[in-house]
Amino acid sequence: MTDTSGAVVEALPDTGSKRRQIRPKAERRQQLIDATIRCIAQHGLSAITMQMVTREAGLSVGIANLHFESKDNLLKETLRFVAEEYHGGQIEIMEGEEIPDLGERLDALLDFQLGRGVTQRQKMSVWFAYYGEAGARPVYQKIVSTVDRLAAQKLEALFTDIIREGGYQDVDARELATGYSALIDGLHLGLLVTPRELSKRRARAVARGFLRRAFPQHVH
Amino acid sequence: MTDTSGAVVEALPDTGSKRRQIRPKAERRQQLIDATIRCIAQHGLSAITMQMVTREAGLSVGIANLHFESKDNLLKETLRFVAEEYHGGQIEIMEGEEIPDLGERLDALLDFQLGRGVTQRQKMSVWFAYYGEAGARPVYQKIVSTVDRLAAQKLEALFTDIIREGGYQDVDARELATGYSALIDGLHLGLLVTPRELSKRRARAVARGFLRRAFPQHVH
DNA sequence: ACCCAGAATGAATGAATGTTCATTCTTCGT
DNA sequence: ACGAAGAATGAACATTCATTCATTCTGGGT
Repeated sequence: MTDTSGAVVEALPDTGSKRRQIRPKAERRQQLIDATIRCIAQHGLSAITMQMVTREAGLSVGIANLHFESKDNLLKETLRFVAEEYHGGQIEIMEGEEIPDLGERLDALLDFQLGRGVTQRQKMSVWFAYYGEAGARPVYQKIVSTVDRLAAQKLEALFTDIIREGGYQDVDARELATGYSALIDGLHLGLLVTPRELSKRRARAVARGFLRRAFPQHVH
Repeated sequence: MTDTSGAVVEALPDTGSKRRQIRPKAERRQQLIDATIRCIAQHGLSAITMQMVTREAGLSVGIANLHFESKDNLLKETLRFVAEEYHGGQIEIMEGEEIPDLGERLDALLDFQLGRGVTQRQKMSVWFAYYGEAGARPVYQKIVSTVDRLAAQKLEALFTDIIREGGYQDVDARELATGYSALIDGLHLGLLVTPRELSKRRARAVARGFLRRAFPQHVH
């Protein structure tokens, strides 16, 4: 979606120097959000500093308060961006008309959720840093709930279709959707906190196992 | 295990006043850890302050550095306490000779993990606050990994027994154990961040559903 | 009754951080 | 070529926080 990789240096060489660059507001905002993501991943949400973020972005300290009105707001907007990126990607796949086969669509979803993009330590760190604070900060809770609810609905709909197609008995789409979401969250947590014990490969196997037991005709 | 409930006031009325009380080191340490847990739950790990904690404990600011050498250390010890309390409880149940029936032991485990004690917002908040910082702080990662590994081994052993007893085919104890742990973590997360969408009752149903599909003869 | 080891206190200190704003610099339209 | 709109800067300020330590107080042992 957006460039979140390294690069403290200016994108356009221009003179290659430290000459002051004027760019539109939207671009600077994204630049600062990207820098915030990298800083949170590296130093944690509780150690983050405006100096840190602006230095990482290669900009001056004043600029953060120019484009975001405060540190709190920058952090809030960063969460919103990460949440929407993650859930947006999921939803795109689940709605995906371009993958007619439901089993394949499940596979694509799983690949997205435990694949390269999302599973990058950077993104996971940010994700859980905010989760950790959500208990004490209603603002974060609200942002996450909002996107979460939509994704949950789409997942339930997909599962309902699969259940109908497979004629599975005694399974509740809602319960399965909740379980699958929780499982994925838990696996992300494992990948983040105990990467030694849980490899990405094994995380995928675990998630696929869950789906296989629920929808044996559709998975593997 | 230990009293983590409210009570800013002194436990022993004595004079009921603000008279200075001298207590053994171990007791003060626990008192401070309990206060830290309450503060993290209420204000979040990134907003926590030594003044906050000591006030919550009904003590002076200097005392925290007397019994723990620094704020960092207090936070570290608090995590250690919470981690050991949680995993200790789990392990006790899983080893539990007092519950010979394996299906019942599973039930007891589930009740502990999603029951009153653990699911209290307080404990969950603390738990995930630390998880959130674990990406950036190796110390936290190590504490959690250590207790986690032991619990994972016990769970795998329990599942192995159940698989043997039930003669289940095509199931891998290790994979199931990883999945179940992740599921429980994910459900805790859901209870914390989106309590509106996920009730404790439903979380239990979801977890039981997972176990039922894996071990149909043992659960429900 | 007295004493003192060490537990507890909290004002003081210095370092760190978020935010402001007067000033400088770019760019673009004319 | 020029001027104005507004983007960018960073030194300065006020605040907040962790940590220290000189001092006070307590309670058990003698």
